[in-house]
Amino acid sequence: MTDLPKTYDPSSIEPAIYKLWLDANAFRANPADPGQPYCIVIPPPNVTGALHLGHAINDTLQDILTRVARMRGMNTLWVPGIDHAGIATQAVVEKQLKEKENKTRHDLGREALVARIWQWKEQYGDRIIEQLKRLGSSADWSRTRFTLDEGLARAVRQTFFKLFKDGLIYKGKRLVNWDIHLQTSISDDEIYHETVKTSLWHIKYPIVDDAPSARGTGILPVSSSAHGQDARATHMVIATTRPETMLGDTAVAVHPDDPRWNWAIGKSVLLPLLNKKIPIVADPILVNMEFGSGCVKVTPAHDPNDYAVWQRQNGNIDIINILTPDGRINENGGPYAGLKRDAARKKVVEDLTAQGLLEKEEPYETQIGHSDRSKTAVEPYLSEQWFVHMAPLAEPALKVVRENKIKFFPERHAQQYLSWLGEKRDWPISRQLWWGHRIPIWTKEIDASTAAPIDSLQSQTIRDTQIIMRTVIAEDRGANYVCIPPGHPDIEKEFEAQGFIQDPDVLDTWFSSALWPHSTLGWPDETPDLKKWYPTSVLVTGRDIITLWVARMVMAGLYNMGDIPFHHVAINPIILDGKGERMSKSKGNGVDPVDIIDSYGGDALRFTLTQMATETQDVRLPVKKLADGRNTSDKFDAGRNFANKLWNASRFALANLAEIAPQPIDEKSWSITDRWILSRLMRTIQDADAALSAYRFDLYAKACYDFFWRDLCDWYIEAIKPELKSGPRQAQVAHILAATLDHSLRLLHPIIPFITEAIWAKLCEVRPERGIPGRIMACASPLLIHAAWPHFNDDLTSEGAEHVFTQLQNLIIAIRNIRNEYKVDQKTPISLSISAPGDSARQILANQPLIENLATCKIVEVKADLVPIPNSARGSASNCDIYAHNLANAETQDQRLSKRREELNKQISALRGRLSNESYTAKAPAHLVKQTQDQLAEAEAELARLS
RNA sequence: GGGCCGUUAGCUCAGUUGGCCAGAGCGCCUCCCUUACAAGGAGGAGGUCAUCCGUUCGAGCCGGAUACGGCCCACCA
Repeated sequence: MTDLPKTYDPSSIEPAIYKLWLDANAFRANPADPGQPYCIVIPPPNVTGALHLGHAINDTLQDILTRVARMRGMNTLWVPGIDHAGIATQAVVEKQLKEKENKTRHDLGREALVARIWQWKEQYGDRIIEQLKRLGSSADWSRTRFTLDEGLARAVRQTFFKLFKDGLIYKGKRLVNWDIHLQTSISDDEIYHETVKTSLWHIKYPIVDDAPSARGTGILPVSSSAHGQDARATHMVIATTRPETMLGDTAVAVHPDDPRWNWAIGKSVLLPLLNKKIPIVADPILVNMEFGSGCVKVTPAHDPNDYAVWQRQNGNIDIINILTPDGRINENGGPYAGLKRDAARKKVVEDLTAQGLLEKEEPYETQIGHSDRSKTAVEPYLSEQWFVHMAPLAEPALKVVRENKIKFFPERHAQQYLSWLGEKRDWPISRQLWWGHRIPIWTKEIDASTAAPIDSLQSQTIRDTQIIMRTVIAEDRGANYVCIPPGHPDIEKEFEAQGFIQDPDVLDTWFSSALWPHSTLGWPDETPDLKKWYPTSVLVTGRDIITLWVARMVMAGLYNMGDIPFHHVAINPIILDGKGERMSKSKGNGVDPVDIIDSYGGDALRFTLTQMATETQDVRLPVKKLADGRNTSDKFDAGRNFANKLWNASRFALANLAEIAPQPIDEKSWSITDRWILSRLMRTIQDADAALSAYRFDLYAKACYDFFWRDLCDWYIEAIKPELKSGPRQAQVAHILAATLDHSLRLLHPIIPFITEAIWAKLCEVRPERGIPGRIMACASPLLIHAAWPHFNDDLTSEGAEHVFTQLQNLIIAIRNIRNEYKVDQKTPISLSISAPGDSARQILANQPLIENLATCKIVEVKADLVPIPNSARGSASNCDIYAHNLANAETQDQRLSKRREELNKQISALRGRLSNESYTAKAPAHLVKQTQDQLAEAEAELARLS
C-alpha cells in the first residue's frame, strides 16, 4: 500500500474527516427517526475561558457515549452549548474596560456594557465551539444553545414565575457575601478561603454602669485584680482581627456560665471611638469560654455569627451597617465615614493606641473568604436579596437519588449530593450584575407607616394572562411585588406606567444552568425534542459541581417537568499535574488541549484521556515545559503510538487484502489460531460492553488496546504472515484478518474517531464484503460513524482454542527466551527436541509451522519420554521440556537451571505447606484443593526432570 | 471540627464477589533499523501492595487503629 504514508500524520487527516461527518449531517438528530432515544446535554463550558484538559476529558467521554449509542442504532442526540457565566464574564469585560479605556461599568451604563459583553461572547463562544470540534465532538451543532439565549430566557422566566406563584421565592434581608470589587453578592460556592497573615488586636472596652443612657456615665470603681466576683474588672478586652468593624458593634457577648463575666450581663460597655453605650449580652453559642478573654464583640451587620446572635436576641440589640457597597465606611461610622476599609482599620488602630485602649497587637493567621471572580476578600454585608425556599424542592430531589432512580457512577458520589441537599439551605439567587437574566419582578414601594403588617400572595388575570402580586408590609418597609410571566411586554409596560420598577438585579448563573436539560430541548414548549429525549440518558461531569449544578438540575427538572433530568450521573476524574496540584493559569501548569492536538493529534489526546478515566477522584498528569513555553506531557505518547500502530497494521492488512481475491468461507479449514483470534474478539466485545455500561472508560480502552496490539498485531498477524503470502489458506486468513480489522475499527471508533474513519474508507474500498455470514456482520455503512456496533456472538468463543493457543504462546516465549539468553542471532534458527506428554505433543505437531515461524526454530522431534539431550540448552513451558541443540554453555546453563530449581523449590514448599494444613483441606473448596495438588505434582515432576 | 478519597514497580495507574507465581503503559537493561510499524520487534530486571492489629484455611481486597497526601463542607472572635 504505497499511497499511505509510513507514519500516521493526524494533521493531514483529522480536518478532512471532520468535514466528512459534517457534510453527511452525521451529528444531526431528528426526533422522528426510529430508535430508542439517547441523549446527553453537555455541561456548558463558561464562555470566559478557553477549554482546558478538564473539559477535554469530560467532552471526550461524552463523545464516546454518543458515538457508541449512535452505532447501537439509538436515536442519539448530544446537545452542545455554552454558559454565560454571569459574574466571571462581566468581571473579565469590566477588567478589559478598565485596562484599555480606564472606564468603569457606570461610565458606560447598563445597556452599553451588556452590548460589549455580547460582542465579547460572540468572539470567545466561537472559539470554544472550534475547540470542541477539533476534539472530534459529534454534537448536534444545529442545536447549540447559550444559557442567555432567547429560549433560555423564556424558560428562566417561566420557572421564576412558577416559583413565585408557589410562594417559593421571597425577598429577605440577609447577610450575604459581598464582593466589593464587583459590587455584587456571591454565593457561598463562589468563595474560596485563603490563609492570610494579619494581627489579632486586643481592644479595651470600658464597662459602664447600667444607668440610663443619654451620656456615657461613670466608670465603675474597681479593684485592680481581674479575678473573682469581688474583684470586678473596669473593662473588657476584646480580641478581633477586624478592628474597623467595631464601628458597627451593637453588643458585647459573654458566656452565661462564665464566672469571670456573667455578673456583667445586662450592664453595658462604652464603645470606644464612637463613645456609644452598647449592652453586654449572654450568648452560649457564640462565646467559647476557653478562648481568649471570654468576651466577644458583636457586629451583626458584618459577621455571620454575630448576625445569628442578633437573630437570637430578638430585636434587643441593634444591627448597624457601616459599609457602602464599594467598601467604604458609611455615615454610621462617624468620623471614619468615607474611608476605605483598609484605611479605616489603620485609623481605628491609631486612634485606639492614642487613647490607650489598645492592649496589644499580636501576629495572627486566619482564613479569609475571597471571591472566586475578583480575587478580593469578601465582606459579609447586609442587603436585600431574593431567595429560593429550598426545602420543598430538595425533598423530591433527595428521594429520587435515595430510591436509585438517578444513579451515580461511581456510586460513592451520591453521598455528597445527599448531604448537601439535606441541609436545604435557602438559595440566594439575586446578583447585583448586569450580565444575566434580569429578575422578572416589578416593585412599587408602599408607605409602611400607614398600613398594618401583611404578607399576601394574590393571583390576578389581565387579558387572560395570570400574574402574581405579593404585598409585603413590615415594620420598616412595604412593597407590592408583581411577577409577570414571559412574553407580555404590554403588561410590563402597564405596570411601569403605574410606577412599578423592574428589579435591577440579575439571577445567579446557576439558575439558568439548572434548567439546562429540559430548556435545551425546548421547554417551556412541548417540542418533539423534549418528548423524545427527556429525561436524558446520562450526565457526565466533574465532582466539583455535584452540588452547584447536578443537585439544582434535579430539583428544577422535577419541579418543571415532573421527572428526573437524567438517569445516570457519571463523574469523571479531575486532572492534576504531576505534583498533584490542580491545573491553573496562575500556577502555569495547565496543558492546553489544542497544543496537544497540534503536536499529537486529536485521537492521541482522546485515547490517553480515555485511559485516564478511571474511578479515582483525581489523576495525575506529569507536565513538561517545551522550549517555546507551552506545556505538554509525555503521557500523550501512548495515544500517539497506538494510533501509529493502528495505522501501520492497517496498511499491512490493506496491502494484503488488495492482493487476495475473496473466496467462499470455509470454516472447516480454520486453524486453532483463527479460532483463537475470533474468540478473543468476542471476549473483547463483551469486555467493552461491560466497561461501557459501568462507565469504566479506562477498561473499555484497555480491552480494545490489548486486543488490537497484543492479540491481533503481536500474534495473529505475525502468525498468518506466511499463509497470507501463498498457500491454500490464503483466502481464509484474509477473511479473518478483514473481519477482525473491521471489528477493531468499530470498537475503537468512539475513542479515536478520526483515524478509524480514515482507515474504514480504505477498507471499504479494498474489501467491501468482509463479514462472515451468520457469524460476523458485514459492512453496511460507507461511514464508520454510522456503522453498527459489534455484536457478541457466543458461537465464536472457544475456551478450547484459547487454552491451546495460550499453551503454544508459552512454548514460543520459552523458546525465544532460550534464544535470547544464549545470544543466538535473530535470523539463525535453532533446532529443538521437545519432551511433551501425549495431548501437548499432538498440539505441538499440529502447529509445528506456527511455532517454527514465530520462534525461529526447527523442531526435530517431539515425544513423551525423551531422554535428556546432552550438550543442549534446556528450557520449559508448563509440561514441556525444551532441548535446544548445540547451544551448551556450561555457565549460562548452570545459572538458568539453578535459578529454575530455586523457584520450583520455593513453590513446592509453599504448596506442601498449604496442603499439610488440615483446615485448608477441610474448609477450602474442593476444586482449589485439587488444583493445589495438581500444581504440586507438576512442580515436583519438573524438578525431578531437572535433576 | 464533619465528610469523602487516595497510599500497589523509578513514574502514571489497573487489580471486578477474598483463592494459581500481584498486572499494564512509560522509564530501565540486553539484542534487533527482519520485506506494516524504531512512535517498532524479541527477551529481561524491578514490588515485605503506607504501618500496625484483627477476621479467615487463605487478605492488595473485609473490619479497626495510626501515619502521610488530596478534595469537599463548616469555620473560633
